[in-house]
Amino acid sequence: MSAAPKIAKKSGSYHHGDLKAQLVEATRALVEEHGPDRFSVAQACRLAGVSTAAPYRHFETRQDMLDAVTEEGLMRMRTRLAEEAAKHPPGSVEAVAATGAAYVAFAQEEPGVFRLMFSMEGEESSPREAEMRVLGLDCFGVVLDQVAARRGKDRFDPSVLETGMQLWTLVHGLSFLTIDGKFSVMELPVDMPKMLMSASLALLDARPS
Amino acid sequence: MSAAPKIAKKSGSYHHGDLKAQLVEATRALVEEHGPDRFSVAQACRLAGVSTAAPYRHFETRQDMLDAVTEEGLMRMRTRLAEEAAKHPPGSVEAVAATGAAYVAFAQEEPGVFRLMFSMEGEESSPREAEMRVLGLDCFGVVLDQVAARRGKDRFDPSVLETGMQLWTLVHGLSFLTIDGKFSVMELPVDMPKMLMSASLALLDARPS
DNA sequence: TAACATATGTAAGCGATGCTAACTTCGACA
DNA sequence: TGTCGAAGTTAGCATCGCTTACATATGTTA
Repeated sequence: MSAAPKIAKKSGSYHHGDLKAQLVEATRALVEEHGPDRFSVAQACRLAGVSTAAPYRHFETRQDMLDAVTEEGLMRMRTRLAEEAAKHPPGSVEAVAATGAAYVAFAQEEPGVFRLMFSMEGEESSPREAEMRVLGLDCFGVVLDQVAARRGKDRFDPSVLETGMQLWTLVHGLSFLTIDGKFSVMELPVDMPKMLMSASLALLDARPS
Repeated sequence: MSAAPKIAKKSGSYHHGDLKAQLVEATRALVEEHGPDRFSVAQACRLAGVSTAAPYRHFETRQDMLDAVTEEGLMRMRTRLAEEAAKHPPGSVEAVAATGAAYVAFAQEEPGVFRLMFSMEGEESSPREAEMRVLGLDCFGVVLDQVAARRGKDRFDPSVLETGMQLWTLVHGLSFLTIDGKFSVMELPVDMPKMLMSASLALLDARPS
């Protein structure tokens, strides 16, 4: 990996074919390689083979570049969760567990992007922020629909919402603890799929409070 | 902000009373104010009223300063969890829920430090790293002992371990989703204590797989 | 009390960063 | 063909993390 995949521009040409897309891809790769906070615009420029001023024709700030990667990641996660859930009967424990497993798998495969997606400290309430909120809600909706199907209730039923949030919370914590290596601390090998399955079952079928 | 709490040194004296401790405190304050990744050594120096080179008599790198804050945070969390658990009968749902609530409360009160504590990307396996691992395990041990007491089993029993990890995972996810503002997305007010309690109960008393 | 060793501070400077301003190149369209 | 705007460039600012060389205060020893 050492060899960062240099993204070539059309050789010799002054103007770049599709610099914006290539910068987003470079940003994604660097976020994955060094983590969101260590990402630098200058490195992305080197990857794309342009000067350090070039990105500012396409993005207002460094944060804008990161936001683009965040958005793309959220969209990928949304489709992935939906695909995984669709492989099993609606409302089944298998469907819920598979969705959760896909969530964790995403975090494991792309920890940098995952971290980026779920740690926006700036609450700017920009239109961009709104877009991302919607994308996040779409992801949550996949789980919510499963719970609703199992209970035979509405998607916005309070008990459905509570259980949905418990499930989301669980896989979210599982994702972070996994990518931060907190589980490797213990010697005993933990069977994560099994743990996820049993927890999903316990939460899904808990007697209502 | 403006008025960041300037930490005065003994006025007029060349030598600083206890610069190391004051730098740690300044680091903690800045991490809390701007987030771990936006912390800068120079700002901490300004807060403590010394030159930008002074910290390097006490810390090797910027990361060392952050590590000091991390360690102090882990110790504070450990005692806090233990205190909270001790207020209820060992192995009771109340004890488990109270411990979890304390975990989330810490995250809410000090999101910067909390984020710092649980996102060490560098796996250096330094002696420092080992210390922090132990501190983290101590925190987990508080929960583990509660589950063990409830089940009347050993702390290292596999089923105890699995449930303990599920509980930890849940509150960890709850903490992150809370400080990242993902819950405020929905209009419906979520009763977090109740949700935490019911989830703890469901996981604690789930029929063994 | 004098002098030295040590701990702890300062000043100056290196390379890299995010970002801006002013200039240059190139392609699209009249 | 001529011109205009989009999309690059170079040059430069302020700040950053960190290092090196030097200055000052303090405690121990004689």
